[in-house]
Amino acid sequence: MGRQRTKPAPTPPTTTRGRRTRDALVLAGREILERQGRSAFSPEAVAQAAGVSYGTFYTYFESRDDLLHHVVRSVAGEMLAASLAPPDMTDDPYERLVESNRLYLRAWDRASKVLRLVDQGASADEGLQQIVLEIREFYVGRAAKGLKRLQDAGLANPDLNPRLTALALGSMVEQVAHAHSSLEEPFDEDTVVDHLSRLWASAIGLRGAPDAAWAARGVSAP
Amino acid sequence: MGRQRTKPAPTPPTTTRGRRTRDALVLAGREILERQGRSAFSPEAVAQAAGVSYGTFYTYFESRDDLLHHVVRSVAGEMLAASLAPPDMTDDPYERLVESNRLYLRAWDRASKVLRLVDQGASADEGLQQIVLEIREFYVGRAAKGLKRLQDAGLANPDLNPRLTALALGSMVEQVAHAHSSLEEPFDEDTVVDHLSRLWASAIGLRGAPDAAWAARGVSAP
Amino acid sequence: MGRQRTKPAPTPPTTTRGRRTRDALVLAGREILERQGRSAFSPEAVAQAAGVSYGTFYTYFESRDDLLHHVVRSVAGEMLAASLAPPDMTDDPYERLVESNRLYLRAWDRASKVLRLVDQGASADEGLQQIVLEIREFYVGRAAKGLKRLQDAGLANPDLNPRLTALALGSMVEQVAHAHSSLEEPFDEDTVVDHLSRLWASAIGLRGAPDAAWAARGVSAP
Amino acid sequence: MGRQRTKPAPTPPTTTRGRRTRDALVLAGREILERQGRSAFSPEAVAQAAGVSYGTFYTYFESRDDLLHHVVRSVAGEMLAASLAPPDMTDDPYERLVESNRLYLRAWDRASKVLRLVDQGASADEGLQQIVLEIREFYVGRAAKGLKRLQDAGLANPDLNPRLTALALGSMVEQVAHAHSSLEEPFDEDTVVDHLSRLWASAIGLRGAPDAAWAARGVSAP
DNA sequence: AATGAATGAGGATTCATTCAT
DNA sequence: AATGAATGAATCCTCATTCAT
Repeated sequence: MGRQRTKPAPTPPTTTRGRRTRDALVLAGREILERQGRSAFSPEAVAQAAGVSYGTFYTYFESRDDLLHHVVRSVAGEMLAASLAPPDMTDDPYERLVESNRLYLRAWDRASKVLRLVDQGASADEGLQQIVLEIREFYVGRAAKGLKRLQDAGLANPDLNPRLTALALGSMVEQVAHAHSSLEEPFDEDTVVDHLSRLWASAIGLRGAPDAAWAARGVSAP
Repeated sequence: MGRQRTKPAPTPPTTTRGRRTRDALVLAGREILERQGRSAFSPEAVAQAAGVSYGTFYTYFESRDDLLHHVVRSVAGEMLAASLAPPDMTDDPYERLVESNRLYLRAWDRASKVLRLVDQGASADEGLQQIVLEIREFYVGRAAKGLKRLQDAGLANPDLNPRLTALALGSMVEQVAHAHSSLEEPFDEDTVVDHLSRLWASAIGLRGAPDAAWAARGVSAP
Repeated sequence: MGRQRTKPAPTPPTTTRGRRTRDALVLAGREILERQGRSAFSPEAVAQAAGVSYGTFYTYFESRDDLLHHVVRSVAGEMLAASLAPPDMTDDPYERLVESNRLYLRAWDRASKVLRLVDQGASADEGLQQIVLEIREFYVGRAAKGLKRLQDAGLANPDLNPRLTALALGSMVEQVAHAHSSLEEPFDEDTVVDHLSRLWASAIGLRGAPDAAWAARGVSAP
Repeated sequence: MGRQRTKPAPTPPTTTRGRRTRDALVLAGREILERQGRSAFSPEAVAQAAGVSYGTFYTYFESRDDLLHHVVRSVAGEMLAASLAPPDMTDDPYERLVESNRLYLRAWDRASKVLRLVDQGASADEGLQQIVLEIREFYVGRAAKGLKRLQDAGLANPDLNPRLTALALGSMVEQVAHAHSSLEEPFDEDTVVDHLSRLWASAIGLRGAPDAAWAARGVSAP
């Protein structure tokens, strides 16, 4: 039997010009998703926003969902890259927390619009859901491990389930980042990071955190 | 402008049968939204799910978006109704918190799918966004007021901004409720409510909360 | 209002092929209007008559009404172009009248079907009504001016209101042209033009017209 | 074989109430046609305008076109009735002409909107076209006969084809009536009737008409 | 006879994708 | 590789007509 005639499956561009066009399309797609939402995310709109002609879209992408994939991967990758701990990090748990929250907040600030679209049944595509789950798992898993370490070292309340606690506090940061980027709440980044970190620290009973003094006051120490 | 061909704006049904059909459509619409997402939310699908014929949809709703409006209002109303504090509530702040979180969790459990769809640019409709904002404001405002009262009574950490704190902790509950209803995380309701309440209480340094002892231990009381 | 989802407003075709397709659609639309009337004027029918596929219609026109606009403008333009007086016209008023009526008759012969459709409330579109009014004004105004000139020169009955007379006699020609093209009456063009001209001339008492002799006979000259 | 089950074919109403409802529907249909045109002429709109419920329409009429038939017949009948010469008419040809034009003008004033709709391919219904043709024939035939009589009596220009002349001059009155009722031209009825009559009389060279003197002046009588 | 809910075929429009140049 | 015209299935909505009460 002869091979089935399949669609020519766009090859990665070989020329510089090709790469540029392709990148422009991914970028344009992302911006449209972020600014105008899913319904505006059409090949035509993306092509126009990227400044290329209509049919060129299909030179680089198999379909609209193909581009969506690339956009999501791009957003996710950027987000993960941004939140890897910078090498020169301090050893103080609270300062690590603050720094981590700041990075998380910033990363979600840009990515939340796109990732939430996927989180919704926005695409029939199962692969995309998977990507989003993996991102969350990356953060929740890391936070859970961190909490476990603190508990083992006697620096955090040992009665908390690490995973559920990590999920809850991570969710708090994610959701606040989303609200923050959705422009509804008028707090500046420093204030938000400060509060989130103090709430997080108090919540897990982190030793040496700023609000520990309040927590202790008035409670009869054993 | 010339005479706009004004669509006759479906009147509320007068007969029992009409009311039943209409309710069936709203319910079917809600279920489709919850289970299959926005893209499956077509007049045809809704009509079929409600067991009525295609055109009947337009006997009761002006358009697809009109039904969406009704569904969202229905969900929002149900949610608000469900989370009004039961009259026989205790005076103990922590117990109130637990009860409140349980109600919130349950309410969001059902509503989150639908409300998130709206939160997305899912609809070009500005009115819907407004509804969602109002719901959030209802909860955040109430939580902020509650926190302020506790602070004034010396029962909670006074260094926290009530509104930002309420937003963050409310976000935590909301997001966990969403993750919970999205079936990804395998914790049972009691465990979740328990953890959320303890985290919340510790975060604001609530006097008399279960984890207060831990927080106090090892900190030199002034 | 929120951002209106602005339809991209079809751009004029850039290629020769595009222009041809577009022209074919306008022509097909006109022929369908003339031959089968308004109810047959559907995008589907027009596309099929033009030999293109269904969706191609919307490559060139925003909507069915948009094409109607173009057809009407095309018909109106052609009509006005056709009835501009040929440069080598005689000076004899009656011969000018004959020539003018012939042109008018021919122009309406083709245009009447389409323009009448518009004259009816056939379209909710106010702009179209305007076009038809302008055409009529062009003819009535010109005829009124011509009559005024004849009256001033003592060549036509000075007791007639130029505008009302022009309206009446122009209406006569228009309506006869319509009846003529609607194939109901079996007179040939020369006969019709001859009669219309003589009636018109006699009606305004044009000096030197064919029937002037009859008019004078038997009336006691002063 | 048994009879085919056919639709119950609405019987003429037997009760007074039934007749009233039916008449109300015909009247409402006519007014909608006159004021809002063909596209607004829906069973629903008519029923509503007549103040009866939706389904009642089909108690009295087989279909929308059935009502259209009745409306047209009603309009046509009223028009014919209105233009039958009143019994006490004078013998003077010009005065008869004036009176006739006045009646015609008034009759068309109301009927033109509806009849023109039919004249357009507005309905696929052949029977309606027929009705309109008959009305026109009634008028043109009568005018042609009248002209023939005048010609035979030596009171009108014998060189004119009676039928074509009658068609032309009748068309003039009809069209002016339409323009008049379409509110575009600001002449009052008396002025219009006066001008139409004088133009008509002059056009056929009617002896003894007001403008005959002008026509004769300056023409050398034989 | 009257009501108003129910029906579904038909029409307009969109838009992801393909194709000829 | 790029262009932009062409395609047509899918979708929303209308409305004449029927039906159950």
